[in-house]
Amino acid sequence: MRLESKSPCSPTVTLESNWLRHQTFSWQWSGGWYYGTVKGKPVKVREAPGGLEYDSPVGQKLEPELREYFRLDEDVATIHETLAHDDPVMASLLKPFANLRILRQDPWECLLAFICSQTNSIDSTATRLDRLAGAYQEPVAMDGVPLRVLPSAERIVEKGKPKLHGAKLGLKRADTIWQVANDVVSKKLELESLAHRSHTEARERLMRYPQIADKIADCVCLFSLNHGGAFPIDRHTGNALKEHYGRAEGKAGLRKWAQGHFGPNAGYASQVLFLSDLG
DNA sequence: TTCCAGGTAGGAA
DNA sequence: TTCCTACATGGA
Repeated sequence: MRLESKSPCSPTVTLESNWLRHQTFSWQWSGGWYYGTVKGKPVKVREAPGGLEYDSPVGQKLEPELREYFRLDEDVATIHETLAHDDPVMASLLKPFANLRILRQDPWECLLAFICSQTNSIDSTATRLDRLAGAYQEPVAMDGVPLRVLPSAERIVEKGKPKLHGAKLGLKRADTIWQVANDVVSKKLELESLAHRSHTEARERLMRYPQIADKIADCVCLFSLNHGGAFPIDRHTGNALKEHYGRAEGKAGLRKWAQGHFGPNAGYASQVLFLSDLG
């Protein structure tokens, strides 16, 4: 099945640059397709002229979700033009990533993933998420490719805290997830509604939890809450800002500078800078 | 054993 | 705000 896009979209610009994996940790490359789940439903996707090709056991019903997830209605070309305007450094960095786009993930899954990512390599984060999924879910596969389905907040609360600790995410991480899951279930925290608040309000709400600070909050804002002006500062984006723009501030200063310099689509700039530093 | 990875928190200047 | 230190934790 095909999905048309306003501007070129591919799950992977080239196999090597692989940006999809750096926003979600949760897609697997196999036999020319990316395998994963969207809204808990198995799906495989690959690049197609003018958009995406996909297949799923649930069929065409998944189309609206995929359009949203891959932001197929966002005019990425114009965003790139705006970012590249008067900024030759960014213009050059963007070139290899004409098809990169910021995804619109499920906020709960995104939050789980980035809580697990702190001070961890990308590979080891994926392993942790596999353990988390495996602790709660029967194995799910599509075309024989194992898929990771993360537990809902309800399921985590229902199964109790010891179960969560059993997934070996690290005690502090597990405690944070436990706290957030309970607040989601009791509706003390309404993640989806943070997409309709300002970026500042959304990140501040998330940062009320222990072990969730600027970086994780900004990743969730950017990758799942529609806050395209978020610019997460981590070791890679920090390095890249120093290298390409000669910035010498601390993390807070870098964030402020980047948001001011790149504007409402700073998130796109953060991703190409991140990828440039990753090598 | 040692080092490193898309961090966070707390304290001092 | 910046800088420094301690903490955390599995994999190579």
